[in-house]
Amino acid sequence: MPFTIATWNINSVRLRMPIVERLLKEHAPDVLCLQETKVPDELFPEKAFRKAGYEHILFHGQKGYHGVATVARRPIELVEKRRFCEIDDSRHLSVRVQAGGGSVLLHNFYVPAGGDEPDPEINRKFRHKLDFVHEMNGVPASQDDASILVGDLNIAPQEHDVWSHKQLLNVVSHTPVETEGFEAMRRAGGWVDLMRLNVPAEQKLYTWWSYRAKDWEASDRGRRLDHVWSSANLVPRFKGYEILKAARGWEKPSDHVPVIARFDLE
DNA sequence: ATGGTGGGTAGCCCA
Repeated sequence: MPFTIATWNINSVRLRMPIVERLLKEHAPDVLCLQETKVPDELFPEKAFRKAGYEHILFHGQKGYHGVATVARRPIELVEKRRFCEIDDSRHLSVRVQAGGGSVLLHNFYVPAGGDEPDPEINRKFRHKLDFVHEMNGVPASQDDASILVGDLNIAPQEHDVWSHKQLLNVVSHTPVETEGFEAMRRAGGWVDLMRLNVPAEQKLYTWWSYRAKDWEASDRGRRLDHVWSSANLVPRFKGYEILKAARGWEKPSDHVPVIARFDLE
């Protein structure tokens, strides 16, 4: 029995509860990490998760914006709700979960989108995004602990993580200052990009398709904004993953789709 | 070249 972790930017957990239930029923991940829950903690739909068999629920939410939650079928222990850039946004939650006879430290992140203008001098949201990613250098993969980091990191680091590298070089999410800072942070932290581990660099990978396309599937102008990383010591346990592209076509979809990673940890 | 579509929530913020 593999240990499975799903990550999904849900763009309002309350509005999306029907398709969250569908994911849990059809794929039954052991742990689900949600981003953009857009709900204060006191209004989090705990009952629906319990009813679906996910009785272990931790959240870091706020009213209207951002918000992350980690729910599980097995016990999870709160480690930290970290504050970044000295701003009280709800963008991080780490938990410890028992798996494979040991424990895994699991980070759930929602990195700032960064606004439209890719110039930190005139766009403070872009400045914030760069600063946030830089501050993630303070969240390294532990050398002697099994660590996993998932979430909507809002950056598509490689050429084939976007539908057109050339056309997106000046578009927030794929600018060189973002992708270089992102990859430097990932490597410095000792994190392995599991979604690219066994996939050729020239193969397109997307987890997000804009709401603004007339036909998201036909135009297929996607980006890989959602990520699954682990510490090097977990790589031998990594058994593959799935991008649930079909979820983009579900009723009232999120613009992101779930990614489910499997580990041989039982 | 531009604006396109969503969500939260009260007239705009944000993705």
